[in-house]
Amino acid sequence: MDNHLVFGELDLTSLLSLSFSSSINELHDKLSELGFGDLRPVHGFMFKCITPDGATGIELAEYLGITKQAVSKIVDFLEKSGYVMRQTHPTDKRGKIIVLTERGWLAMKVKDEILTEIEQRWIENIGTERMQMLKEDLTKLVYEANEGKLSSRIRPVW
Amino acid sequence: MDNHLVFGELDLTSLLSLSFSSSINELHDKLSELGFGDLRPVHGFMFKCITPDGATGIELAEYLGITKQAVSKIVDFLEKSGYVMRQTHPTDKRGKIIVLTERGWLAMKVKDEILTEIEQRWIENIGTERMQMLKEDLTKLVYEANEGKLSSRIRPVW
DNA sequence: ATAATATCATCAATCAAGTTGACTATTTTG
DNA sequence: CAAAATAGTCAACTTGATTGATGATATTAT
Repeated sequence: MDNHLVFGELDLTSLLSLSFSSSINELHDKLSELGFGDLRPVHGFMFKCITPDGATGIELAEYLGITKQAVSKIVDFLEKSGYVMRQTHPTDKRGKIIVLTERGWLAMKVKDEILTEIEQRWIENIGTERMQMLKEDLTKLVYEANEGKLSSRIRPVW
Repeated sequence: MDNHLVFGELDLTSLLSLSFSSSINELHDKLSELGFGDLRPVHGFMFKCITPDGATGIELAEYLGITKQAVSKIVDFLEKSGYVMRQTHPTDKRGKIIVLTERGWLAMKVKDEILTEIEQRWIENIGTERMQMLKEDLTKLVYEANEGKLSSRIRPVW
């Protein structure tokens, strides 16, 4: 049987999960090759939220869809690994601002380059216009599902 | 700022994750209302793999992207909750075949109905043709990422 | 035909990654 | 100014997975 037909039978939720994991797995395979083998998918999303000005623990927790303590633990690891730093909050003495280090900025840059390559290959597969429509449609679906609210809680369910 | 613009800035991996979680969250909200509040997302995917003829532990592990023991634990829970049964394998005395019970089939049917409703609403949002293209494009991307192999490992990374 | 090897499902132990509730210092609110 | 709320962290706990071993069975090699 033509395998393409088999995939054609996948329902939308399976397609979304597999597409997501495919791209993230490829990204991390390449990050490993480049010396960033200690990074997990959540780190990449955290870096994205942190740039360019830093982010608080609360902001990261909301964005990622995990608790403040979980964020704190991840930041502990990333700080120890040299990707981020905790800074005091400019206006709130209770608060901390998590910022990227030079190595963190490098990792972020490399990540973006790899994702651009992956997406470019996907564009060659389905065409520029179709990629544009794919993104627009997914954006509409997410927008509708969240009743117009800002996106957060990136962590996929399971 | 127009929130739509904000979403427009989401990268593809974020869009995929959020789309996935949005649909699964809505599904499980409705399943809870209908008395299936003890079901997790992985259960729905497991039911799908099981139908119509049952599945072995190995098949479920591969399909879901978790270990045989993790499957065994989940099957323990679902058996206790009345959704599945273990049967002896027809040709391999070592093996078991996991099948759905009447309640399992009902849950599967209700799940499919809810997902059809969600998808119908999404079709009303973006149009029949665009939904068709969305699925085709995601299928191509997953197919290419898996080098033409059959889909498995549904569990999203994180 | 038999022995060696591999496999299936399950077991117990372990681990990773998260959550919970409490705490202190600080900010906000009444 | 006092009460209430909040930010981040702590320790303990929970959840959901993995690991390696086991016994029964199947497959493979001789």
